[in-house]
Amino acid sequence: MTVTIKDVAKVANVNPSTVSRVIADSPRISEYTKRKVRQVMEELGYHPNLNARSLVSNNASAIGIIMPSSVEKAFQNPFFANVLGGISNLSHEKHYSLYMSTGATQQEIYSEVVKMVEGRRVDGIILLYSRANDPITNYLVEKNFPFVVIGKPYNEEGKSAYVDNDNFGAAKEITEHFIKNGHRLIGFIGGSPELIVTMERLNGYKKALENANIPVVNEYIVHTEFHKEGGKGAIAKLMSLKQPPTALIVTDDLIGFGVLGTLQEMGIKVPEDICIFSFNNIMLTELTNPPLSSVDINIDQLGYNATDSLIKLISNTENVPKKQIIPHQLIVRESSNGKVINNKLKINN
Amino acid sequence: MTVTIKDVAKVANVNPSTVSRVIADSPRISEYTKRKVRQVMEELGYHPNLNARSLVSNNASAIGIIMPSSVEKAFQNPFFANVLGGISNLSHEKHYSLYMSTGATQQEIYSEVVKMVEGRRVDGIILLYSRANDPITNYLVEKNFPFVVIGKPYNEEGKSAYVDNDNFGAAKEITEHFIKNGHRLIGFIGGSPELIVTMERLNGYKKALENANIPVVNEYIVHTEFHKEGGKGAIAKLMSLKQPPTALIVTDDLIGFGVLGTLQEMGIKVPEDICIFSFNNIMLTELTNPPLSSVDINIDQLGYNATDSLIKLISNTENVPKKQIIPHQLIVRESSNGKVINNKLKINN
DNA sequence: TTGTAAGCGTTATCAA
DNA sequence: TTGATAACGCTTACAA
Repeated sequence: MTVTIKDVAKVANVNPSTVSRVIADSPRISEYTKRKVRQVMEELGYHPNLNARSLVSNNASAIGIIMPSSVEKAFQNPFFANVLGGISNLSHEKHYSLYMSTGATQQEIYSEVVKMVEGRRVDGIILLYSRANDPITNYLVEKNFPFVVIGKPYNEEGKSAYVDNDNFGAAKEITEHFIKNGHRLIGFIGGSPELIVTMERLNGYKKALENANIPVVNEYIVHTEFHKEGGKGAIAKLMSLKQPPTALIVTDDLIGFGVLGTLQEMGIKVPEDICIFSFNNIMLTELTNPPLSSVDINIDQLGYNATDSLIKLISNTENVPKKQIIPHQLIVRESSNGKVINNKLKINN
Repeated sequence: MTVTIKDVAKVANVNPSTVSRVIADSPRISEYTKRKVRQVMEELGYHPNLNARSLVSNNASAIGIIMPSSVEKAFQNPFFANVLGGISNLSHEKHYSLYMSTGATQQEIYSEVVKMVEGRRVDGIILLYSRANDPITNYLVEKNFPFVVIGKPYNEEGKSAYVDNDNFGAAKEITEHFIKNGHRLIGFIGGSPELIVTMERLNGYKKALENANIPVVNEYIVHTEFHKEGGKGAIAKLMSLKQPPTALIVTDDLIGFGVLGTLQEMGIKVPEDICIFSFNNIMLTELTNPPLSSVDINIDQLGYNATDSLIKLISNTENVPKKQIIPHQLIVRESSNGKVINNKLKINN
């Protein structure tokens, strides 16, 4: 039924090992033999059994992608799809397959990783999250198994290579952008404060305020989730302060959408009454009304570079930088298009 | 270095085959031996080599996921991430791993599929698209390899199992919903007319109009892409007709967002001036202003059921229905919240 | 209930 | 430049 290397060998009148060498395009095989063998392979419709190959060569030509444990949420956020796109691009080019984790809980995912690694199903792993004191990270480090983290690992001085943005810098730039436009009442709406990325952006925001001698007001800092429900109350509270902010930094476009919706419901106009700037620049930011200013963090580049590093790590050929920072760009759209002049918010013509 | 079945056998003082049987939890091994062997496995940190296992047992415990060739676009649309979520859920439960295609062109993906299949890397395949005269589908059918299509295959009478929605019915229901609310000027904005799903929804829309003796107006039918740019002109043209529609059916939430944005730019209010109903009910539909009415097509259920069918197909144990229709629900939100009375559009209190 | 041994389809080492 | 053969780690008849 199945055509094996032996069948090809028999028909081509050579030894199986010769066929194997032809497949590997070994330079020590004559062009004549190569042509002959290849023709037979074609005729018989031969395709290598990858499991047999992996068994003996001890490599799988596959990369394991580990999703965060809150899969439900993860699959909602275009971020993951985008980063997958970047990973996909390079791994295809480099002839690596993609193996995805499917577990829902940390525990499940942990066993999956062990199974992938010990079962020799993958040659390396990309972690699509970074969590404090993560058993998976620890396991990988201890095993000395090639892996790359997207986002900053909790233990920065740790052994793991990672690819990230300058989140501190980006948030600082946005804040400075607002300050330059005269804003002094600037709020910060972030996702879970347990995420490192949230904290870094918060710190960048604070730093910019400090530099400009603007006091950091605790009431101006809000943490909420992607979903509308959670955020609504917090935004309402924020906007009903005696001095509501004239500008808002939001750490994720999805949260940004929620904020936009809530504000419109409250009859607060963007950017006439308040300016907004968020992060990620997913496609949908162009489609909102008004279009949402957002930091383009080059999501697929994160995936692409992580893959690049991982493959280098696997082949152990080049030195891989422990840390890679992907550049970002502020994409200014209508939602942040206002200046504060004499304590009044004015729209740029 | 690596702990194999032989090492375990040696330490446990049994034959390798016994260890193998313990792993398979064979009923013909004494509880005593099982306990003993398991303890040794634990002690030595044994994990089976999946490649060796796949080689001999000729199955991979893995499912191949094939993305549409226009990956870029695919990764933009939350639909794919959601369906992946559904697939992920069940395959994890059933102990199948996920293998993803990475190719960008049809040609590339075709070779990937062949490699997966002939290379014995996967036991079955889920196609996340359906295209007319698709070489991959043909290959799979000819090979008699287990696979399931999400969406309706072009060749309906073909041999392939598929999981789909009743797109005709859903579009018809929306149209009837509008008609019931007094609308008679109803437009249709669809994605690429080459997609079967677009055509089915278009037909449902037409059927409902017919049933209500409302003429189908060609100017009311527009095809556009996800991105805003393309659609803008078409929408503008549509709305500047002598008799612009009072209601719009849009075949995808992403297009819906674009339409919403364009209309707001044009100063046309939703639902005061026009009602909108779209498809997919992705999370973001709740976050727009106004919230977008949308048909919940149970995306993850599509993935879940496809996986279910595929696994049954693989194990060849149960009869698998060639066709599975996942139920849908109209989720009515503010964007469609208007009635036409005496030729005037009125908002429901 | 357990052991023996063959074989899955490759690659790689050693000879020739 | 090619052939013979062992080995990769596991499963599964067949024996015992």
